[in-house]
Amino acid sequence: MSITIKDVAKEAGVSVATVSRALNNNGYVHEDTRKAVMDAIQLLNYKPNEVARSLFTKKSKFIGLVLPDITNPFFPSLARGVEDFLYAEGYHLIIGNSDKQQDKESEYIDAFLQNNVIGLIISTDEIAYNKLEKAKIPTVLLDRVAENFPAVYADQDEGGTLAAERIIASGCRCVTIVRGPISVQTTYKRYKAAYHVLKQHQIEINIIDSSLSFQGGQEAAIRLLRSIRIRMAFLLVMILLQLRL
Amino acid sequence: MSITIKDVAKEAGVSVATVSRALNNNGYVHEDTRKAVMDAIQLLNYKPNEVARSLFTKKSKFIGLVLPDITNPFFPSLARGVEDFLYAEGYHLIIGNSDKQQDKESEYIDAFLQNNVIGLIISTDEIAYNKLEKAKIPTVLLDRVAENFPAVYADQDEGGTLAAERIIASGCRCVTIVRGPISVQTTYKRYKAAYHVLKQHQIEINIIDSSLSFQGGQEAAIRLLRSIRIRMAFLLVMILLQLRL
DNA sequence: TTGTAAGCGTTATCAC
DNA sequence: GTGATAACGCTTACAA
Repeated sequence: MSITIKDVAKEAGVSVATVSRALNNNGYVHEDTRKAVMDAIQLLNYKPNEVARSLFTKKSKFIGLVLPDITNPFFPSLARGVEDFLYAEGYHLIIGNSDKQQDKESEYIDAFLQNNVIGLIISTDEIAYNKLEKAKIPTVLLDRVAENFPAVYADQDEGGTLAAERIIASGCRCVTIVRGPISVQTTYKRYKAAYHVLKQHQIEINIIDSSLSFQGGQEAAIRLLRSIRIRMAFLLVMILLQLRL
Repeated sequence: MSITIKDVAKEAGVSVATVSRALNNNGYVHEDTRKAVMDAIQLLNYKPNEVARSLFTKKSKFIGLVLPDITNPFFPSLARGVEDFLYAEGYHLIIGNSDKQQDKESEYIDAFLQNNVIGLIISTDEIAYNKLEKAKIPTVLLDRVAENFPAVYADQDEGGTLAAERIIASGCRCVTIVRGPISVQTTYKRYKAAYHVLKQHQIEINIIDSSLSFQGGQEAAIRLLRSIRIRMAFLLVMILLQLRL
């Protein structure tokens, strides 16, 4: 039904091999026949079947991106950045939401491999290392770090320091840090750096632990507000006592 | 390098045809040989090459999702919902950000088709209708509507009505509607329904136009706040005059 | 510079 | 019930 390389070959009056060579700029092909091929391609609006290509080359135009949850507001911009770059290069993104379950991540990796993805970008905490190493698929960690894997991530020390300096500059003398899981290196480093700066400036520090999910942040916020409310009630009592009412 | 159906066939002492049949529950295969095949699969940890499958069947496990911009907070949950369902069924999601450019959307569609996607889910405003109709690929519109295409979308009348009723119930007598582009059916309907209810209750209505992007909302909010500030300054002056200071 | 043909890993059509 | 084998659309030796 679809137009194949054969149709193009017939139209251009050459063999499929020549069409292929012209298409991929591979090996010699006379300028005139190249033109004839290109014309035929245009005329028929031929688009190579990427599946057939992939079967032969064992490559593809796909990259797999596995992240905890695209719904978490941190990830869409990550995904977008990746996608933009891939689009420009003619590649495409397959996404997987692991929900922090190793087995889900593992299934995604398998499925991606079965489709000849040429690489993986992973941004989860519970990484299926052994699977990755066995598969020998190029992998880079995004916003995560681990031994034996290339990773791209922000400078957490700098980030934590900047955040602390900024809040100090704004005049706060008592700050509460909503801290991510201490088992996650990135957030822990950020916390450490901020804590360090805050301490140096003798700021009163309050810590609230939170998961990295939206819901976790929400819960942390509620706990924070509750503690503030208590503190305010306490202050109020103090004031009332002062006023000797 | 990878394990193929041939390896399984050899291991199980049968032909590739039999392995294929066992794998796909196609045609007859004796219970004993089926077991032998399954054992071999387990032993070798064989995973079918989806690319080869796809080449033959002209199908795939891929669905293409094209949306304006995954970075827009509305879309991640959409994508997640789709992805969850696909995952459960063994399918996968390829995403494309169209940035509201028809040609970009068109390129994505081409690329997806070249990879034998079995369907498209589209959630953009500038839909490349003619391309879609020519391609004859099953597509469904998400949160958009158009003639000749199946679509899933929220009940906008109901939504607008609910929003209006809710805000009236909360006691507001003067509400400003931040309205999406009137050219987009979904948002326009929502606006209309809300407007209608508000009017019925003699609420004072103020309208601000906004694009559907995050940035657009931000700008609208700024415009809104600015107008409120002016109104407040006005109120203040009135009060001061009242007080005859 | 070009064409012929093998092969990528499957599935389906036929014989047996 | 099972096994050869052609075919899917492409790329790349190898010949010409």
